[in-house]
Amino acid sequence: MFSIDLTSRIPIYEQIYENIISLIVKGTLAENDQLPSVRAFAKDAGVNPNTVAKAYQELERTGIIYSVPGRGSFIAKPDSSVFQSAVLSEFDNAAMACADRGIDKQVLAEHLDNIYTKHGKGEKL
Amino acid sequence: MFSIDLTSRIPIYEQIYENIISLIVKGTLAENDQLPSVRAFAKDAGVNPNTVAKAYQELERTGIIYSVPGRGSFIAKPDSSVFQSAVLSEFDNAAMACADRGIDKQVLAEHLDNIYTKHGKGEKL
DNA sequence: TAGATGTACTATCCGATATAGTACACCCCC
DNA sequence: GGGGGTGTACTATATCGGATAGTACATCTA
Repeated sequence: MFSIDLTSRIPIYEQIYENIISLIVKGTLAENDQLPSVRAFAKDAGVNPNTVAKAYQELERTGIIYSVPGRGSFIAKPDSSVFQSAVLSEFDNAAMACADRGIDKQVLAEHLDNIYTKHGKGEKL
Repeated sequence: MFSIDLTSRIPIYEQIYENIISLIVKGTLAENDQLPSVRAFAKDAGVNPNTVAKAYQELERTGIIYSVPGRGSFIAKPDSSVFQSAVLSEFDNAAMACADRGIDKQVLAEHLDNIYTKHGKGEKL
């Protein structure tokens, strides 16, 4: 259910963070669904419970999940703006970097077309 | 001439790397122009000469500059594809992340419009 | 020859990441 | 009530990338 790449340069706790959001966006996880416990997730993914706890705490800090001591962690009321603001600003940064490099807007528009065409088919670029 | 942010999470040597490219794209630095010496740059920016050397070595590795021991470092023959490939793949990644978050293509297209409109005026988003 | 250049090397420091282990308070259920 | 599971907190340790410090060397130029 969760895919963690231990060899990636991206911190594990960040991968978990993104993973949960992805599952919410896809609808696999819905409001008030319970997440695996910190210990269960850690054992399953082969990482340290503290690392999972860090991801959960970050998810709670941004209002994506809520945790109840003694009970568990649950999906909060989905707020798409929370999921989208981070990736949108990254998109802006990437686009501005392209503009700085003299890349034409038309080229970026074509990249968008390709990505959104293949995305519907579940393929990767 | 060079702007380095010591507080940024982006490594200094990477900032230097991007900085040089930016000046080439803007036309401030042209083919065969001489770069500041490793020591001069380091003193000017308040960083360690080794850090500048690392940036220069990376720039030489990607063919953007060429260094001659005893003489200095110089701008190589500009090749726009070298400057653009990295930022383009970052753009693709950002766009795919947006697609994963359920952001509509139209929204991204509007962001592109804004960025390219303001870019011509030298403003920031 | 003197000085500046790029380059190489070792040693050290720091912060982020991750692990290990322990402990505590809370909640649910038998 | 008690046991087990839960989130949370804390310290200690290890690793790694980034950065600094210092030194050294071969090369080129003036």
